[in-house]
Amino acid sequence: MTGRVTERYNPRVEEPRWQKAWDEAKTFVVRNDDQREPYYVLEMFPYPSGRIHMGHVRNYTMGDVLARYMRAKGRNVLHPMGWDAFGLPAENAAMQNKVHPKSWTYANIEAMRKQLKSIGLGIDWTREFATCDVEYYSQQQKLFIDMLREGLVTRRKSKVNWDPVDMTVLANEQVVDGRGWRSGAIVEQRELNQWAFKVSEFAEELLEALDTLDQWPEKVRTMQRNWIGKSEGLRLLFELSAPYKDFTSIEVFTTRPDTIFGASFIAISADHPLAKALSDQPAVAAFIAETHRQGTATETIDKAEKLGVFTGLHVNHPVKPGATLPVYVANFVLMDYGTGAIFGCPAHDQRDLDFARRYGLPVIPVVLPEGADPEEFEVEAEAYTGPGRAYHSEFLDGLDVDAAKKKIAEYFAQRSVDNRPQGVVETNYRLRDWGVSRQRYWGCPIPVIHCENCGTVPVPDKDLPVVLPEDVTFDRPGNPLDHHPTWKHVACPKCAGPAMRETDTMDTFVDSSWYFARFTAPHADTPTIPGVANNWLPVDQYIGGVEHAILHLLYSRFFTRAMKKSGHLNIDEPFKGLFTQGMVVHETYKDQAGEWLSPADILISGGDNRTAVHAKTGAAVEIGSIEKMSKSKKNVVDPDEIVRTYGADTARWFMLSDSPPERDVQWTEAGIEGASRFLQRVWKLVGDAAELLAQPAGEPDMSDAETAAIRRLAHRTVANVGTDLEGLRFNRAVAQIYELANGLTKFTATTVAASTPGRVGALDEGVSRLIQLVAPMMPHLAETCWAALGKSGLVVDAPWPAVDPALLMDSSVVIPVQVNGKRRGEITVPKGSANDLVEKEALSLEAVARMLEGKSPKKVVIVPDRIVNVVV
RNA sequence: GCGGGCGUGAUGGAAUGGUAGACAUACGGGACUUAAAAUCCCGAGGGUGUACACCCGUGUGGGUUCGAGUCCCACCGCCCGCACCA
Repeated sequence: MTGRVTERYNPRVEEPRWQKAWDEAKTFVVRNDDQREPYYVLEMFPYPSGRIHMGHVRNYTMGDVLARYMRAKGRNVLHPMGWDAFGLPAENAAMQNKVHPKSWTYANIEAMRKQLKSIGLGIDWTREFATCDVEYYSQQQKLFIDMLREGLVTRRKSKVNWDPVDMTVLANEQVVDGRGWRSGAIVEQRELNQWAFKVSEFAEELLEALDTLDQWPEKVRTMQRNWIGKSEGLRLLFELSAPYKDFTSIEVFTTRPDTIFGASFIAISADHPLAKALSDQPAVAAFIAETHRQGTATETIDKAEKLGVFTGLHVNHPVKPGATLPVYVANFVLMDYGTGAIFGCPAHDQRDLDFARRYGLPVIPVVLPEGADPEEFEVEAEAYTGPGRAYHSEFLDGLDVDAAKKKIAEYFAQRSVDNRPQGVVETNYRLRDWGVSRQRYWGCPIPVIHCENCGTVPVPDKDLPVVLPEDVTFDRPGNPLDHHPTWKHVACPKCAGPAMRETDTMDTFVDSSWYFARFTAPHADTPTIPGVANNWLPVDQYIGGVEHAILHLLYSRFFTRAMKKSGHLNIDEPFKGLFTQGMVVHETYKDQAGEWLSPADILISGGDNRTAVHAKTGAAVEIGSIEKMSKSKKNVVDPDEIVRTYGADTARWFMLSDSPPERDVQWTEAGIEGASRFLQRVWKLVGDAAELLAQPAGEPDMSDAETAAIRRLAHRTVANVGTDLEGLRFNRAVAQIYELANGLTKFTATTVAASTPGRVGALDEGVSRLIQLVAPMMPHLAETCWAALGKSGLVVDAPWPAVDPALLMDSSVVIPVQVNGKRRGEITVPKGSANDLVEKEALSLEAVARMLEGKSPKKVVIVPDRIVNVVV
């Protein structure tokens, strides 16, 4: 259908039409046995809250552009979608609205799938699943049992973070500033029987492999490194001067054994067994109680003072015979790191110094900074933690910190206390095992049965899956599974005696720790088909929010290793490339009463001094700060509304323009209008071009300057947009496309004025390339344009256009000429001109001659084809 | 406190150590129109000047270099993450 296109492009008609066409052609259905090189692009799957938001649009558009581009480049592209569908909100909805979590969740999925489809994502929907599908979580139960068999899961009584509002356990990663990450309630400590994945067994591996993830943001790798928190040091025994109850020694962990000669006290945690034993002393008991109260109530830890209480006990100084050190219970020593006890060296640790100053303990410097005078050097208010040489340290004197650490470790290894070596070199990690038991209904049941005779028994394969019962009630707090009258009562698989099902379900982070692998064979009756999974994985490009930098990504990295160990995968890292995209932000608005107002309710006027009024009342509105879109601040823009008004392509284009993808993008009315204008401009350009293309086309005539220029521009743009898309630099790709569109618009006008077959040929080439470049980002518009240009097939199936390298190079170059580093003019010379010719040309410039004032230049720097710098 | 990142026109932002401000938005002027919208064309970092042109300019101050937004040092400011981790 070539010919005059006069009407405005109408996305409401075109978008559903092309979505249907792709659907019917099964365009995005991908086969595992396809022989082309695989490419796996994945965006973090959504929680089915009920509606998509602009953040989703941005996230999934980015992935879609990459997927469509890679497809055009000839790769077999896997681009699936699923639902992270278990979790508390469904239970909360059940309690508030008397609706079953299952029907609530699946209704939400239904609604959101429709929304996602409306933005034209090239998804293989045949692979869709929700983590709450029995088909999915039953495989997860198999994984759990396999991991149990491999010794990667344990059950132990442990101190847990208890969220008193959500009535469930939280992982350390889910406690933020002492509060539950969802409820915001202050977290309590409780002792419970817990299932835990042994993440810490992989601590070293997880740390070291970070170095191989060179396509991850440095920021995320650093965060994970810090979270794993490796520190190398010494476990050191201090002998009590006199035994106390069962205690004869105190074991500490230190990374600075080289400062042992500067030790002036021992401090133990309020949770240390010795502290508990000492709590028959009223002062100690009171202090422990106070510390516990502070521990959870204080949010600003750095303001908390270093406090302690003397226990009356002393230890023998390990390197100063006859000397002793006092033992304190102190509030700044943590039980769950190291051994729960430290030795204090105030001169070289700030916390120890604060503590020593408060309690009048000695401050003995034992590390001398380079160049400092040993007679003069003193520690006043600040501890010295830098490098230097040991002094006041007898046999360590003169050694640097590292050498002193080594020597003192050897020294303590030779000595013994309590019939064991006094010092043992040890590596400590901050990373803990991952407690996954949750006392909730809407999660994957842990497939284990508790029998009084046989202990914990895994559910046998033939009895899997353990399916969630549907007849549960939510009328009282706690775990509905536990309240269910019959579900938990079963016969022991081993002895057939009466037994109880585990009623805890798994943390929902388990569900998202392996879904990327499941997408490779989503309906297999094993968790994965290893051959298939190994072919697709690792995910080539994973895209999502940085808020998952630790939790989800670390757990997935652990799971990948666990699945390798249990034979479900044979790769080490799940995500080869990681991209963390920025948020979608929007201005906020408040009325005079201080109430938040939605952008839809206000009118904005003025250019530089923008003012806002209420759309209905006309009352003045205050324009506030730019914030992440959130319901509470009402600064949200509904994707449905945008798709209805402007179409999906416009929304997609705007999300990709302007802001670099890793940064926040500000949603503005002007921005979406601008995107919409460009879409119509492309449509108009195609209409004008299509009319010209009805005339006979010929070989482009490169001797025509304008023809040559437009062809160069088109080929250069194809090359640049390709590299930009591969690097996810969408904003740059957009800018390049604007330039090509601007160039083609002008060229079309001149071709209308003076049409030749050669120009028509060049126009055809340029416009069809433009449409192909636009296609990954505005796929619907591109299809309509492709058809209007009379091209056959769908543009989505057209291979990425080839670039003629000869057209990337100009025959002549414009070289700027600087004098003393300041640009004074430019010369145009044939590409690759010899330096002496370039120098002659440059020096003959009038501006250069004027600066030289008749003198000859000191030096002329010539970078071939780039720049000339004349030094006077 | 520790770690990471960032600072460029009115705004979002471009710029392998090589013409700073591409591209877009907002703005101003013009064309078209009875008018408006839409569309198209032109202008635009600051300053001096009639013009050719010149001076200043990427948070601040130094340095390396023929040449620095980019590299190095120090400082200021903002953002993010972790945080009594011994």
